[in-house]
Amino acid sequence: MRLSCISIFGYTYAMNIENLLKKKHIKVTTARVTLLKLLEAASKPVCYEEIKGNIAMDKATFYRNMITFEEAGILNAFESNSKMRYFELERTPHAHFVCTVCHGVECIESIDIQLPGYEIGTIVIHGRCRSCVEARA
Amino acid sequence: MRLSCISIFGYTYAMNIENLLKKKHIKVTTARVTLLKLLEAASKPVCYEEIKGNIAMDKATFYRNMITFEEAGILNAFESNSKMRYFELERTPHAHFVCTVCHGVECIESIDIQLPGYEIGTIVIHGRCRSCVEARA
DNA sequence: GTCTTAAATGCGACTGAGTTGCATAAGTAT
DNA sequence: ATACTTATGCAACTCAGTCGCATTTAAGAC
Ligand SMILES: [Mn+2]
Ligand SMILES: [Mn+2]
Ligand SMILES: [Zn+2]
Ligand SMILES: [Zn+2]
Repeated sequence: MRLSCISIFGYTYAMNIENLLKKKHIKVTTARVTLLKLLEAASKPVCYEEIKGNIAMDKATFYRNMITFEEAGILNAFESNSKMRYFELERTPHAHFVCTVCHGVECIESIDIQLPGYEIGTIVIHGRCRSCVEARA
Repeated sequence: MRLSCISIFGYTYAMNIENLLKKKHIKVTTARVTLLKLLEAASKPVCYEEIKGNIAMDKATFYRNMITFEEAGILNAFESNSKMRYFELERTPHAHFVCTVCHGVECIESIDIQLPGYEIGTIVIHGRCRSCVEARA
């Protein structure tokens, strides 16, 4: 069941999803491999609604595995103002922008927030994205 | 029905809630006056759950008026990761911190985010607040 | 003040993303 | 292969927020 080389969480080369899961002591199942391949292929965070057409599992399985991955530090999650939860593979900390017009989600690497004494987890910025601002200019 | 002087949205002195609503062409009702007094007294954003014990109106009335106020630019709203919506009177733009441990909400004035081309609305930072970080230090 | 009209309210039913209980299926270890 | 443990599918459930509709209330005209 060798699948593809991924580069997440320090397992940078010659490491496949199966080994990643084994290293984390998480049972290797087809649902989990499917989900990790999908998250690997995505360039931005995804929510259940967006991908349910591409996966054959029940939504309970999807969400339970998202929780498992989150607890294992394999992925990060946040929720948009539309009450939907977005997931992406763990990588260097960064903010996310959620457009209130087109509902698109983008990763924002360019900002760096410091809050002495606090421990920052996720940062979500809502507003109008570049293309929606231009469209209405 | 003169109530109290508030200082929001440019109506800085000798302006009461009744006049604010009239200026915005919003009908003056007891529910709306109650809500604005309550929001004025609060030092941080509030959600329905927190204040339902202090107000005599139905939750539908609460939420419908929050939408009315939002559309009139009288207040700002955002939602925390616990899927609850928080409201506060409109004032100079600032971020909000939501603690993942104690679920407390704080206004953060000290950060200034720029994203050229984007139009920023609300910023929500999740993580562990100062006291929760200290408690586990 | 009374009348008229449009908008606000209360109530209960509804929505929908996410969760949970449980019987069954699929991994894993020996 | 067998035994044991964990994951999955399904259906039922949760619960913050929304909606439809009958009734009440505000605001403006007279
Ligand atoms: Mn991202
Ligand atoms: Mn604030
Ligand atoms: Zn957009
Ligand atoms: Zn805290």
